[in-house]
Amino acid sequence: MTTDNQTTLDLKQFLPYSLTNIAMQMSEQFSELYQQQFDLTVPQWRIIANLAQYGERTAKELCDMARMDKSTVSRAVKSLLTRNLITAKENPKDKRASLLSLSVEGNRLHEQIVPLANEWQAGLVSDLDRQELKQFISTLSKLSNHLNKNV
Amino acid sequence: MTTDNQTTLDLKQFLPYSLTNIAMQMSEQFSELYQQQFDLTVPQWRIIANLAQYGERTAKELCDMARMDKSTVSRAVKSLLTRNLITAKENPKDKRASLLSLSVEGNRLHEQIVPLANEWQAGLVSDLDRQELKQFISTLSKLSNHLNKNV
DNA sequence: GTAAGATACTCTCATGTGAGACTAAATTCA
DNA sequence: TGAATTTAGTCTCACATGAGAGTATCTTAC
Repeated sequence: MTTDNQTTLDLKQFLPYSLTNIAMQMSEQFSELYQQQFDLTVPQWRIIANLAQYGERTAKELCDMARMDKSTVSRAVKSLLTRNLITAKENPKDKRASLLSLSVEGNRLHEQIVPLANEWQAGLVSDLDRQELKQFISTLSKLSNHLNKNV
Repeated sequence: MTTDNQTTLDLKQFLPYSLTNIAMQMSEQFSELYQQQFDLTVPQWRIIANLAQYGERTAKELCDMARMDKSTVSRAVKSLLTRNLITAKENPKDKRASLLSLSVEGNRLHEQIVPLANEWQAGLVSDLDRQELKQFISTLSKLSNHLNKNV
């Protein structure tokens, strides 16, 4: 555990490396659940999940919340509108930025995915006790705060 | 903390979502360090770091170690060979899979990046005490093991 | 109130990625 | 040994992404 800061780098303990690996693997495995079964891309699912949790938002807000590119969000929103999974209503405060929210159908879809998601995560963390998971998420959030300071 | 498994999903606590966000942000911020200064892409850096830590490997092994696509690795290796940052020698056990390792120049490059990387991570985890970081990495590794079981 | 600048979003274009065909080499099995 | 299968790596193609231009709208400053 004592490392020589000058010449050694242990990738297993280097967070940009190991977090990326694990996050990609998680995302790949979990996304199988909704991609095939519900025909959603990753950005589409992320938008639905955010609208479900936080309610009416603009595209810009979705970009910031889920750290997605504006082009990516624009395309995903377009497709979700076509499929009537979300609705857009004019924003009285800004005509450029319409307010997006889940449609009834979108809500129904979300309600189908949620139990699968919770079940999937329950499996993932089954090796961890409650306290360890809580601690992990708390540390994650500290790291996230730190990263956002430098932005 | 008591969540209704059937209808609610808290994205902040949902790991495929929040880990992906944080990992992407980390990777973006850290990669600025080597992309501009040393003209390396992410896959190129990951290959260099793995060869430095683990020594001589084949392309296939690099794919598995860093969870990269074989095409991505193939292209990155090609470019690193052109720039003489790595060398390839024939593998006596398998003529298809040549053994890749860092060249003197590649090693020199790596030695320049390592202190920057350690410094960067030291900043990142400066809000955490030693024990919390240790615990975090240990949990990460448990999660990683779990994910690999299902593969 | 109007001009200058900023912002939200869409679209186009260049680029990186991953799926899958292909080739060469290794392994398996009869 | 030889035929069939598997594997490592390259290449081609289709696609998703992000950068940047363009448009409409909003904000700021005078």
